[in-house]
Amino acid sequence: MSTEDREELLADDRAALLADDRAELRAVDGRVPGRRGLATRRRLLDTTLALLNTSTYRDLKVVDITRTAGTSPATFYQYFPDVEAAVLVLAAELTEHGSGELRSLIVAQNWDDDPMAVARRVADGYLDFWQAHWSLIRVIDLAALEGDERFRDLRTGLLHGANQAMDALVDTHVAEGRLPETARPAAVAGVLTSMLAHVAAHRQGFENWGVPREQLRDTMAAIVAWSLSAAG
Amino acid sequence: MSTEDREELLADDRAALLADDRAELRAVDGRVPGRRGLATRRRLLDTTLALLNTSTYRDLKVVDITRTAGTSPATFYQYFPDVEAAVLVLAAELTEHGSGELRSLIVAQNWDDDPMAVARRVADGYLDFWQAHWSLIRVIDLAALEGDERFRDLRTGLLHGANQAMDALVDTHVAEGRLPETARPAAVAGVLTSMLAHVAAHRQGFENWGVPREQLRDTMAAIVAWSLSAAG
Amino acid sequence: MSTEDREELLADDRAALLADDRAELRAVDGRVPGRRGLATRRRLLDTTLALLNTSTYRDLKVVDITRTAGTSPATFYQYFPDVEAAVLVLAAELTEHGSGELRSLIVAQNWDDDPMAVARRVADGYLDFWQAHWSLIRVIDLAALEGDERFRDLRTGLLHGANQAMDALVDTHVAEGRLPETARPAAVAGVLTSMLAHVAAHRQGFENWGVPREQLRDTMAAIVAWSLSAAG
Amino acid sequence: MSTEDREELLADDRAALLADDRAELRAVDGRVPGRRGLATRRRLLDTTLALLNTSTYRDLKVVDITRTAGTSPATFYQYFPDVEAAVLVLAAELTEHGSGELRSLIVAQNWDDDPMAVARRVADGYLDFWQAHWSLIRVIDLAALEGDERFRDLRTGLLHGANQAMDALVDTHVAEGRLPETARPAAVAGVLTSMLAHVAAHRQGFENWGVPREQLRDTMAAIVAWSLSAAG
DNA sequence: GATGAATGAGGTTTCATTCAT
DNA sequence: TATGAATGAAACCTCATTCAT
Repeated sequence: MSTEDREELLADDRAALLADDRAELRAVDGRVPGRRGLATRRRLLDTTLALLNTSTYRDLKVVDITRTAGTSPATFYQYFPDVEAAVLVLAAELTEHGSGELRSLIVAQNWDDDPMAVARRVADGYLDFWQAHWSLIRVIDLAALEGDERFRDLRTGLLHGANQAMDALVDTHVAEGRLPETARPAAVAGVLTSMLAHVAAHRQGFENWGVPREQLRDTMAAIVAWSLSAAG
Repeated sequence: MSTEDREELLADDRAALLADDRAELRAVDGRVPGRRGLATRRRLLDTTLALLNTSTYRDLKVVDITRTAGTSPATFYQYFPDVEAAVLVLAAELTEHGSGELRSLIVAQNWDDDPMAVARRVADGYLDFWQAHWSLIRVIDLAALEGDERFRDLRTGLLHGANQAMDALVDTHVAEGRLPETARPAAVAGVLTSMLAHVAAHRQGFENWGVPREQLRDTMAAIVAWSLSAAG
Repeated sequence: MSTEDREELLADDRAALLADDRAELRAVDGRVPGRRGLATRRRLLDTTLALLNTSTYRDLKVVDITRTAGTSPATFYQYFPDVEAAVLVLAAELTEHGSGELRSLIVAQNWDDDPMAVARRVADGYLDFWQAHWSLIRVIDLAALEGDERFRDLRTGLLHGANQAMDALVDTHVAEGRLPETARPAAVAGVLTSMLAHVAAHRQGFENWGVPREQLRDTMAAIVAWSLSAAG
Repeated sequence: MSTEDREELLADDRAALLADDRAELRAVDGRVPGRRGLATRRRLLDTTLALLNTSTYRDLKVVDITRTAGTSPATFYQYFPDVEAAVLVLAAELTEHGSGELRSLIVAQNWDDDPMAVARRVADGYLDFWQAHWSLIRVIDLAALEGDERFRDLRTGLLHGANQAMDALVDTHVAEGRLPETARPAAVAGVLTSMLAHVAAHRQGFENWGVPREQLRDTMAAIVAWSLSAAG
């Protein structure tokens, strides 16, 4: 399977998800919601996201959401079949804008001049993004870990842009002889992306453990930079 | 906080966990179980572990465990306050033996001769360990992700030995000038350990994505090796 | 602690209880119930009271109440956290109207003319009240005996009006020289009220024992009357 | 029904209870327990009584008793069919010795000299007895209130001696013209005994309410004394 | 569009009680 | 005699979900 193929596949998946999403915009009785309905829907989504900061995904009940949102369970079911569906929408929204954001951390950067500095900006970007969206990312990771395909796809989708950019970057570096021929761009990109994502997700843990954010960023950056110029 | 302090802290924590464990060995009526009771307890634990392969943690019910184990819910509650407690015991057991296993992948290796070969063995060890204990590790990751301190501690405990060994290794390499003075051993060790654990946890994903296990192992190894000799 | 103080304290307590009551009027999901909901709630209360005539408090299960009321346990829990809560509401209702009823047996009577006749009406009133509300009073006594503060307070509240009236009455009698100076109004009132309540509660026992209601009433009355004019 | 008849009936009942008791002395398998068995039985009874001080009757479980007694539920069932049976034995023991104790407070006293002083000793005796045996008396009252015939009988038995003595006393007083002919000795005795028992049971409540024990005793005594010489 | 109410369904939990040793 | 173990049976309680208004 070529990189392009995979990419198209992903794009298709996301389109399907969005189509689903649009379908779910219709209320339960088939009517397309008007301005007021959409506002309610939005309020429910926002409340859901807010509650994810407070409680666990497991403990997130329809009643809680609606009580907090100042509405009733029956209303919730007009817009979502269940809690998971609402979270799925939120996750899709995150993927939609986040994917590009993470990708742009890598492309449109000049990696030739001061690779370490660029890598540092990448690491910073990851740390920022994870910190900003942690409550939602946590749920995505969780559901993916539990085996839910849809969340796993969204997770992949979120990282895909950056991963692909990294892939291209590594490819170039191999071509330019900065990395040994044996290096597999897809694998290297995948592992580096994994590392960035995972470490960003555990930033708090590292800090508790005595590794401050700055040190963490520098280390992430160093490993990325070293991995791009191992033949040096 | 010095490395030694942290280490001691961890040891204390684990001792506390084990003490708790022994306390929970008493049945509900306060009696210390005999041979037959212990056998039943073991059977329940084994069944629990087996079911974690089939179903999700969320969906793991006491009824299911006891039905599968050929006993009744009441019996389960004689040995564990709830499902979580049983899983916690399993997780503690894994940590207990796994911690040393992972640590030994790194210490007692000669890193001077052929670092890449050693790193490959390390990566292989991680991949093996995660594959062998995936169903349980998944639950530990999950519960830790949900914020459960006890599972988080167990997770930390599992990786701690290896992490500490890696820390020492990096330290030596810095001292020997193979890594720049700016490299922070604790941070580098932490990030590398994170990477190894996370990638091992996602092996299946990588394979689905077109990166076979062998390639994955080599890439993990390469990044570790590069990170230990970046000044080369 | 002065009599007025105690009285105010009691009033406060009762106000608190009523406030709680109103708070508990909200259904489980935080919503204030409407006409239909209130009707259901009322039906559940009535059924609860009815069942207290048949079975014991200990044996009163949510399932029984709801089955009799023609609804489901889930519905019960929408209005009350448990059986006790429902009984508490019933008890509070009884206290609310019963307190005044018992009090009025003593005040607004002319005790000067024919004390024995008045005392007989008082005794009759106690016997009637206990007979009419026996199933509920029994539960209050029971729960109070078991140490439940809330029921103890309700029991006190039920008797307080009458007790206070009796206190004033004894006070007057002492002032008028019909009782020795050494008589303590609060104590005499308390003991007489206790006697009336306890004997009324055991009316059936006395009858089984060969003391018919009329004789019982006359004796209660006689002891009250004697106690109000002991210096004769 | 004459007083003597009632008395005999009671005596019979108690004999029956004791016979039951003796029957229950046999263990479940029919064997008559030996010294060791009796010790165990006694230990279970004592533990039961001790726990009644701590927890409620409702909350008294077989497991608690046996755990506290350092034995197992199975052992308990060798001596008693259920918790109630054990409590019943304790209650019967109390009745057995208590009945005479309370009776002797009234008979063998010279009521002619200083009636008030004698009445004071009686009141004191009641207060003492209730204070000393409150945890058990509370349970008896409770079970009787719930309608359990056996406990009701034991309660009656406990008071019967004193009640009968009081009956005789009132009878004498009527005969001697100190009380009006209309006074019914049985009723007066019953009501006074009730009053003494109930007030003694609520001593703590009175103290909380501002009536100290001494005042309470004097008031109980005064009402008894007044009631014995109302024609004065 | 919104929502009061009601409830089916199912897992949790607790004990009293019994056996086999 | 004593007691480890096991368990049937019965409530409890919670939610997701659905109507009728």
